Amino acid sequence: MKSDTWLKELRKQGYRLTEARRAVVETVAQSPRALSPTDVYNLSKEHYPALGLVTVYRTLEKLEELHLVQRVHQEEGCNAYLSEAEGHQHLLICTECKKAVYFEGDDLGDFFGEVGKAHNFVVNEHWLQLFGICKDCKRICD
Amino acid sequence: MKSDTWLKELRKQGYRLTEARRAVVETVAQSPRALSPTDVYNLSKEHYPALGLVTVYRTLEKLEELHLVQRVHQEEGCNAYLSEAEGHQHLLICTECKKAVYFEGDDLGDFFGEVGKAHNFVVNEHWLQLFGICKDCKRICD
DNA sequence: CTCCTTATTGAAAACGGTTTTCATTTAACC
DNA sequence: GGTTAAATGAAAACCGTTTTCAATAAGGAG
Ligand SMILES: [Mn+2]
Ligand SMILES: [Mn+2]
Ligand SMILES: [Zn+2]
Ligand SMILES: [Zn+2]
Repeated sequence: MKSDTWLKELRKQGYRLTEARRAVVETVAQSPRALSPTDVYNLSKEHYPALGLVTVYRTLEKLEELHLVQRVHQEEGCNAYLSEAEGHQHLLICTECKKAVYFEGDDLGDFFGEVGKAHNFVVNEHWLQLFGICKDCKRICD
Repeated sequence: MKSDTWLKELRKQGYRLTEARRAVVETVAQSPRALSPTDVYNLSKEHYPALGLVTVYRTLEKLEELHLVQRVHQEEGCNAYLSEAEGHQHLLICTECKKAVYFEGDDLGDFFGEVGKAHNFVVNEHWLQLFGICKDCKRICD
């Protein structure tokens, strides 16, 4: 279970394992789509009603520091968090149901270097994200 | 001058040309980097001190509707506006001085289609941005 | 040029998401 | 079980953005 790994990692960093943290970690770790702090709050509250929104913010902050989640930018907003992929990967997001999947873009580094050279830049980071309609949503639309 | 084109376009859409609008348009049209509403406000105020921040927001909104500016997402924030390129282009941004230049990425469409196919998605939009250090900033660092 | 109409403006208030403060709780260690 | 400091949630503060509204001025008509 991914959430167990995350909890173990938090513990390893010296953080305490509380009910509130377990609830937040559980919610985010198993979500197929990026969640806003409020999303996380509402979903987690079902398993731990005493949860406070502040704790959601604080927990997401720690998970991001540990590179267990990443912030995802979308048209509708730039404050949603998603379980991070291992290694260097990029996102493909369904604009209908918001499901997110990772893919590798190994071949692109050279192209980006060329672009940089052409403009006298040293390129050392890139953001790439694809948007589309997933199979499930496609079926529903038709 | 780019700002004249923008003013003409605004007029064509039936909007009135005011001192406040001229100041905002002037600032954004000639900026080499994306500017936040507050940036635009502070810079424009020098040419038109009576300017209100609200008008900056309202003018940027209109410029975006007319596709004269585009919103730029960066690590430091997602609410900066930049003169939009004609046609489909992508951004290369200097993380030091924030200077932004556009480049074309024609070759990529096929690759993105393949990625989609592999994950049962129909890809119909992509977001690509490169970050690096521009020649000028490179010189200063060394 | 002068008059009218109404789009536009800036100040102030409202708003909403995020952060800070602080007294209370509780996880972890002995 | 007792101790201690990290963690919590409620409430207040904060801050970027939007709404409200009375005053202003752009631009068309005469
Ligand atoms: Mn890559
Ligand atoms: Mn492209
Ligand atoms: Zn979908
Ligand atoms: Zn630079």
